[in-house]
Parts: sequence; structure tokens; C-alpha cells
Amino acid sequence: MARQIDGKKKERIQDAAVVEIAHWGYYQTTVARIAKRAGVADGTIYLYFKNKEEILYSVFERAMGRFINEGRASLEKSTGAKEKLRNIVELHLTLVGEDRDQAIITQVELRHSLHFMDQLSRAQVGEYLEIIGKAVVQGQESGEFRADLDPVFAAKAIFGVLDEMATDWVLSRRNTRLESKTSAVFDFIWAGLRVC
Amino acid sequence: MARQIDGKKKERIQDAAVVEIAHWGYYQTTVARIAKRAGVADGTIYLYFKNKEEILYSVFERAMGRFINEGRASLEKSTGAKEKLRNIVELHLTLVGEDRDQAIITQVELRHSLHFMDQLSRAQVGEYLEIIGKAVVQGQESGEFRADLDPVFAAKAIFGVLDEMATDWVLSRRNTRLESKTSAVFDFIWAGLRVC
Amino acid sequence: MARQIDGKKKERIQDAAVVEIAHWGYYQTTVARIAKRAGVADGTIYLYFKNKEEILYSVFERAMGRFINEGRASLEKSTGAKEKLRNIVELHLTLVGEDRDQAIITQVELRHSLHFMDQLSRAQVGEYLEIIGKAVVQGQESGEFRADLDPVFAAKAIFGVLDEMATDWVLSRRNTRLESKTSAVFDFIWAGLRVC
Amino acid sequence: MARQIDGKKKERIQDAAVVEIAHWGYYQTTVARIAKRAGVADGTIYLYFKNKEEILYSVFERAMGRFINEGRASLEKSTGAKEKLRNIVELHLTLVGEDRDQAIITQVELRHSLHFMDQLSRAQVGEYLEIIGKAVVQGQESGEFRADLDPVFAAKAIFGVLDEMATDWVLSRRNTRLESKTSAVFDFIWAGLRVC
DNA sequence: TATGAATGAGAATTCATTCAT
DNA sequence: CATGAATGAATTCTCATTCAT
Repeated sequence: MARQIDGKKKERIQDAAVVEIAHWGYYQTTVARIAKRAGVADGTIYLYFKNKEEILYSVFERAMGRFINEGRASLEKSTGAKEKLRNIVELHLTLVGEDRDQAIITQVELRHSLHFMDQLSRAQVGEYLEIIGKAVVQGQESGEFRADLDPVFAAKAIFGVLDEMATDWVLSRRNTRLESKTSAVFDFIWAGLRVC
Repeated sequence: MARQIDGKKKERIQDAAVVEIAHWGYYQTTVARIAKRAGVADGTIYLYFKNKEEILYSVFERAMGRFINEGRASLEKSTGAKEKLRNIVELHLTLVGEDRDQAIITQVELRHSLHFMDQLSRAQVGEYLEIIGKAVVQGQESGEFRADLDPVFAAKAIFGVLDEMATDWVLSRRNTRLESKTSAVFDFIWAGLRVC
Repeated sequence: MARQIDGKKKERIQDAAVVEIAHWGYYQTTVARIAKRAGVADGTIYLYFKNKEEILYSVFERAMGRFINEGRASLEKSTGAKEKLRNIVELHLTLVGEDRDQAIITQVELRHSLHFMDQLSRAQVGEYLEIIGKAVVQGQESGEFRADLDPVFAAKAIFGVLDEMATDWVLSRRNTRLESKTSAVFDFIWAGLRVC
Repeated sequence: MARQIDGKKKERIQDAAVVEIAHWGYYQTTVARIAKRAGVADGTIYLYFKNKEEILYSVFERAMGRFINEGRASLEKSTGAKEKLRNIVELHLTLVGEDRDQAIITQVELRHSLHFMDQLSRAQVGEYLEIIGKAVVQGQESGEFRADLDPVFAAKAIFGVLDEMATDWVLSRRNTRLESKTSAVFDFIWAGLRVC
């Protein structure tokens, strides 16, 4: 049962960190403020995380984990490459759009952190790019997508479009739903991929 | 002539800041280290900049200024929309690829800073997006590009692709030339825009 | 029998403290580390000791107790003052040389602690000095030792020599046996005491 | 002139540290308290010392330096070995007796610190022991001192006596003058050394 | 008795900024 | 204009001690 409680407390700290970092940015966020929001003492943070950096790190991992896992699951559900790609686009925009604070971390703070802890983060982005790349390859093999496109390049281009939409949504604090862009985004990507 | 010398010193500080921030990130960069690299005293920095943030700010402005100015010039040179777009792609990748340190600022540090000084920076990105958007509109009016595309959306999508390529190049420390991606990038974008 | 077990646990904590403090010094030793080495929970420490200082305190007491008790016993065994003194020298060097960790506490950490808890510790050193002093007095009364020497001063001088040898042995991490110095030390002291 | 001022400020910090450490012990002394006593800001400390440990370190060096330098000078002044030794005894007790706070550092705090920074401190004690040892050797060569004594051992024994007197004086807060012990101490040592 | 998670006061250190020279 | 010593607020992290179980 202690385990249960621990798990809860660790998550509470992570949740608090997401809110604080989203609001203040990583460097302006103090451990004290995270602790206060999580409703624990400053020192308690250090029972669950080695240091401040580890908090950020774990928050990223948690978020990227969802993208990768749900991305994979989504691929298995659908069969056609076009459909798969549409699902990825929708999933990406939905997941980002679900939680603005988390999105700020992923779209804004993560970028910055890439700088000094790229090994992990970039590896995870790489994993995500691979998922997209696989869908592209499948589409090329089935003849749905043009074959003269490097799948690695295509994956990056697709990610770039998704990412800019997400960043734009995060920074323009409008109250639109990000998923509503799904069709337009998929349309643009699809135009770039289809055999014409 | 005093102005001349002053101007030089201000630029030296900015140049030093670019190198230091690219290497250490904004928050890990100390004013003292910038001063040392610029060959001036710590206090001298404050004769040219109100505070540390202003340095970062001015470095962004300088960089974005080049993108906007050269982007505009490029638009005027060419007449056809397709050609214009191709020039923008080439220009973007060339400018980013020219100076890796500066690129790190723009691609990595800028993102983070958008967070707390978005009003200006985003405005400048907006200005840049507008330049791209104008080329799209022209292409639609001339019938070169499909008309069923929101130009604002298209500009963002194009910027997203360019931006991901730039970020990828910055973070993967390979020694390739970024401009070499021009054709592939333009090809992808063009496929998404042309009347099919 | 519960007492028995408790007693064992208290001793285990003291033993662990000796090792840890000898290795890390008093201030660098954490209660948690002592607990871990003793194989008990952190909180358990406080069932046996009022606070961290008390642990150190009790470890000193235990060690000084042995010096005083064995010193006294030694005095009773031998009859002649010269012999008594020789026994004290040998005993001191043997006891110190028996356990390096304990010696580090006594020779190095004790000094530091004298500073803020001198009342007790110094009292115990005083007790030990008295034992030495009594041997001196006896020697003077029997005519074996010169009479023109203040016994209190002589005791301190003798203790000083013994102490420096012990400290030197502790700090120079050589593998010599400390007792091997007995003859040389006694010889020097004897020269200072005898009627010439 | 800046140099002059710096030198003064550094010394002021060292002096403040001596008083504070003597009163509170090294670990209970805070940098803030040293700064306050020295009349400088906390941060200023770090312009002159890399960290807290360096302060202690430099204070030791300064103190031991005096012992070594004045010890050497004293050796050169006198010619006979007996006289030299007497001078060392007097000098040692005088220097220690001059400044109780400084003496606390040397007699109490230094011991403790030997534990974790012995390389330097013990080296300096070693240098001091050598000075004593040389006087012993000279006395043996001239026939003043007995030849059957290991000079290294003799130096340690002498140092031990001096040291115990100093420690005893520091810890017993009586208002006696430490130099007044010179004759008694020298007498005891001399008895141990002379040809009998 | 025994546990060990939680606490929170406390300390070292950094660094943007100022200002006397 | 230029300097760089001095400042002191602010932040991370540690660890002795407590207390509910």
C-alpha cells in the first residue's frame, strides 16, 4: 500500500511540475514552487527525484511515451497506409491538444532542453519519426504513395508540419481545438505523398 | 567615429553572446562569460544592453532581420510564384546552414524564449510567415497553386517543414550542408501546392 | 532477554558509528549511513540515542572507559612505579593500536569535539591523567623518580608523548604495530623522570 | 592600490574566519557569519576564496607558515643545540600563547581537519618536525645529546610534549601565560636528551 | 520496540547588476 | 565611455529528527 501512495505522490509531483514549467519555463521554475503545488515539502521531492533536472526529464519521458505507445497502437488498428497516416495526424493533434500545459512542455521546453539532454529526447523523437517512416514505406510498397521520396525525409517533413501546427496552437492562445486542423494538415501531407 | 567604434563593440558583444548561448544555452550563459569572450569588462555590457535578456533579444532581432530582409529581396528578384517559393526555401536553408551557432539560437534557444517574450519574437516569425504567405497567394492568383488552400495555413505548413529540417540539421551534428536539402524540400512542398 | 537484544542493538549502532565516523569524520557522517551499516531503520537510532551528538559522545565514553579501567587494573597488577609507568605506556599504545577506526575517533575526532563538549571528555582525559599522575607520585615517594617535578605537569608531558605517537601512527597509514614503540617511548619518558 | 585593498580584505576575511571557527568550530561556522564579521557581503568571500574549505586551508597555511619561518629563523640565531632547542620550545609556546583563537584553530580544528586534508597539513607539520629533528641531530653530533636516540622519534616526542601543553592551555580557559611553562617543558625534554 | 516516509530549516554558492573610480 | 570589485537576493539540495503505522 505504501507503494500505491508513493506512486500517487510521484505523479502528483510530476503533474505539479508540468503546470509550473508550462507557466514559468524550466529555469524559472523552482523546486520549492513545484513542492508547494504538489502539496509536499521541498525535501520530499528528493525522495522521488535525484534532482531538479530529473523531474523535467521524467515529465518528458512520460509525455513522449504516450505519443510512441499510442502511435504504435494506432498503426496496428488500421491497415491501409493512407488511413494509418491520417490516424497519426489525428492522434498527434489530439494528444497535443488535450493538455495545453503538457503541450507547452513538449513544444517549447522540450526544444530548449534538447540542447543539453538531447541523447534521450532526440532518441525518443527518433523513435516517433520511425513510426511515421514505417507508414510511409508501407504506402510506397503498396503503391499508394509515390516511390521517389526518401521515407526518412518524408517522416521529418510530416513531423515538421505537425509540429509547427502544434507550436502555433500553443503560442497563439486562442481557444480553438487543435484537432480541427486534422483534415487540412492531412490534406497537405497527402498531396505531397500521393502518386499524382 | 566614436559611433563606429561603439557599433563595433556592440556587435562584438552580440557575436560573443551567439557563441556562448549556442554552446551553453541561455540560462547557463553568464554575462561575465560573454564579456570575457567579447574582450570587454562585465560592466561594459550594460552600456550597450539594458540587461541580459536584451542581449538575447537583440541577437534574435538581428538574425530574424536577415531572414525577413533577404526573404523580401528574394521575392522581388524572381517573378513567378513557384520560383519565389523555391528561392525562399533555398534562402532559408542557406541562411540557417551558414552559421551553426546562430542556428542553434534560432532553432533551439528561440523556442524556449518564445515562451516569455513571444510578443516580439512571434511577431517577427509572423512577419516571415507573411512573406511566405504572399508568395502562396500570388501562386493561387496566377493559377500555379491550388486555390483550395488557406494561404495562412500553407505558410505555416511550409515553415514547419523548413523548420524541422533546420532543427534536425542543428541537432544531428553531422557535417552535411543544409542547402543540399533544397530540392527535396521544395519538391515535397510543391507537391502539396500544385494543381494536380 | 529483551534487554540483552537491545543492548546488542545499541552496541551495533555504536560499532557502526565508529566505522563511519572514522571514515567520514563526524560531520560528514549521516545518521542514515550509521543506521544502514548497523542494519536498523533510521528512526531506531533515536530509541537508543537522544540525538546524533549522543552517539559520538557514547562512543568516546566507551573508549575512554576502557583506557581508564584497564589503566587502573594495570596499576594494581604491578608494584614498582617504574614498572607501572611502563605498563601504562604499553597499555596505551596497545589499546590505541588495536583498533584503527576507534583510534581515529579518539585521536582525531575527539580533538574536534573537545571543542564543544569538553566538559565531559576533558574530564575523562583528566581522569586518565590522574592515573598517570599517581604513578609519578608513587615513584617520587619511593625515590625512583626525581622529586623536583610537578606530577601534574609530568603526567601531561607523558600523555603528550603517548598521544603524539598515537596520532602519528593513525595519520601515517603505515602498517607498523604501534606497540613496537613501547620501549623507545618508555625510554624517553624514563630519562625525563629518573634521578640522574 | 587595488592590490593593497584586496590584500587587506582577504586578511580581514581570514581574521574573521579565525575568530568564528575558534568560537563555533569549522562545521558550525557559516560563510555568512564570516562575511558579516569581516564586514563584507557573502558573495565577496568567493572573490577571494574558491569555497569555504579554502578559507580554513588558507588560515592553517598562514599559521603554520609562521611556526616554520620563525622556527627556522630561531635556529639560525643560536649556535648551540641545547640553546636552539630551548628557543624552539619558547617560540612554540609563545606563538601559540599569543592568540588564543588562532591557537584553537591550530590545536583543535587543525587536528580534525587532518582527517580530510592531511596531505597539506601533515606535510607542514612534517616540515616543522624536521626543524626540531635537525636541532636534535646537531646536538648528537656535538655530543651534547645522547646518540642512542632516533632523531625522528625524538622530534615527535618533543612535539608531543609541546602540543599537549598547548592543547591543555587552550582547553583549560585559565588566564595563565603559556610561555611560563617554557622552563618546565624544556627541563623535561632536556632530561630525556642529555647524556647522563 | 521498530520502521522509514516525510518534513523543513538551514547552508553554500552563483551571478545579474551597480557604481565608485 | 570603461572598468571590475562588490553586492545580496535567490536557489538547490541535505539531513537530523519526528511520527503515524
